[in-house]
Amino acid sequence: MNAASQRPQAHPYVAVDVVVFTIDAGQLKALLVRVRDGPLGGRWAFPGGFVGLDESPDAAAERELRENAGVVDVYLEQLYTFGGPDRDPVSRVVSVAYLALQQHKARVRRPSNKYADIGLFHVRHLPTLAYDHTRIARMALARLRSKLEYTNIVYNLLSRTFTLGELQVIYEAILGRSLDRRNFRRKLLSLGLLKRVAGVRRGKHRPAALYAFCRRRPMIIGML
Amino acid sequence: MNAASQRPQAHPYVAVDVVVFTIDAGQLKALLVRVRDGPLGGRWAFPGGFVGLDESPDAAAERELRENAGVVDVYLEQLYTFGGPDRDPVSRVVSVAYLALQQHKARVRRPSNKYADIGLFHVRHLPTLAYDHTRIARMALARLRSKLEYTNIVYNLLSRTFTLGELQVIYEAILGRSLDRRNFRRKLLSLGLLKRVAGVRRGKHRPAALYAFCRRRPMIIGML
DNA sequence: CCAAAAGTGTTGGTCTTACACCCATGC
DNA sequence: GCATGGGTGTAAGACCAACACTTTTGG
Repeated sequence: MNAASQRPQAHPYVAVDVVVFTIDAGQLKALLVRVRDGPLGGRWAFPGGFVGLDESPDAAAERELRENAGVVDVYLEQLYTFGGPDRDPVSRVVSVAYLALQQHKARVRRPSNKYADIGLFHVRHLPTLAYDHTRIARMALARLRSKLEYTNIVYNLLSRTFTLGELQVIYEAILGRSLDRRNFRRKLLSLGLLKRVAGVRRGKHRPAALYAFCRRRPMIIGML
Repeated sequence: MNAASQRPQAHPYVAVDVVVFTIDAGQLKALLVRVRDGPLGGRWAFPGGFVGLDESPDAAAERELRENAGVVDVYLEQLYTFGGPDRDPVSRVVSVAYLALQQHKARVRRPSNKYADIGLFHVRHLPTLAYDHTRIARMALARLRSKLEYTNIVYNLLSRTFTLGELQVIYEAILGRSLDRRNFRRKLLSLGLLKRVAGVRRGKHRPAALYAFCRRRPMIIGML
């Protein structure tokens, strides 16, 4: 924008909407809240809210998750801004959508009384969503799939240590297809992003070696 | 956002900023305007302006280019939304940045009196920009480079027919490195996106075959 | 000893990269 | 005829996809 032009009197509201993904029981799920009031009351939607005068959209997304969904400590990334004049039936709202990744065990997820309900839904079987949130959901999933292939963001969905089998389950859940175990293993190890850590995971079968990400911060690397 | 929550009284303005790229003399250039008034008067910046109550950010971007920079018929793509509380010294503005690609010969580019001046600058030698526009410039260039490698958007920078040499010059200008002519040619022809069209381009040397894109609409394809 | 997941290696095909030569034109 | 860019082919190496077998555990 330019300071040179006059400021309009009435102008659109600015809001954020956040798609929180998490892995639950080997499946990719999204966090939805049930809208309490308004013409869309009763519908499910992604959590969100207005951006305050003294906070950035990033901060607003974090605050909304914390205050109204009980979600903290997530990876947050801006997705896209939706601003069609008709997207909200009540007033003119330009909404910045975010993608968030939550480690499943970190869940707290209690709705404030802003929402009537809160829940996790399998990404392939979302209910009908309010506003244009179905579009946001599609875009969020596409972004996550795409970034899975050239970044290390998947570390945000995992605990600090994990087995290669667990990692593969997450990749398969997100991509929606199965991967060859041997090629997957070779590929990920060859990237040098993982390090062996002490100990093994014991289950019903042969114990599996534990790994951790060398660096738990976003990096861009060709992965698949 | 959610209709359930109360609407705040004062809220941020919503604006758009547009980075228009074009190829000029074999170089990638960006369109800048000189801010007329305000604390940043005199500085160069990307054209932009406020989003009206009854238009989408997309429409606002198109309108601003048309009304104040004389730029029409460009490819427009949303880039990122910048919303830090301090990015505008005058008032709180959340700005949706856009990437635009203009075919060079389509230029009209006359500034309205909103701006003091208008000009094309080599992307590697931009002047100091107002607001956070240097960051926007970096992101726009990164996006363009990235999309060059897996989409066909480059058709927006070219006239309908062109030689493979001309196409390569554009790729090299955008990527900032030289490409092997023979490999480039083979790669692009093997994608099946181009078709030979009648005629040749005559210059000082051997005439070159003319090509056109089979489809002039955005497509996602691995290219480089 | 059987089921099931962990772990390792090979092979064939495809894609990428680097590079050398001839062709057609203007001057 | 020579400088310049257009046009074609090839060979070595990297990468990828498909696939078979052994190992270790719990029951």
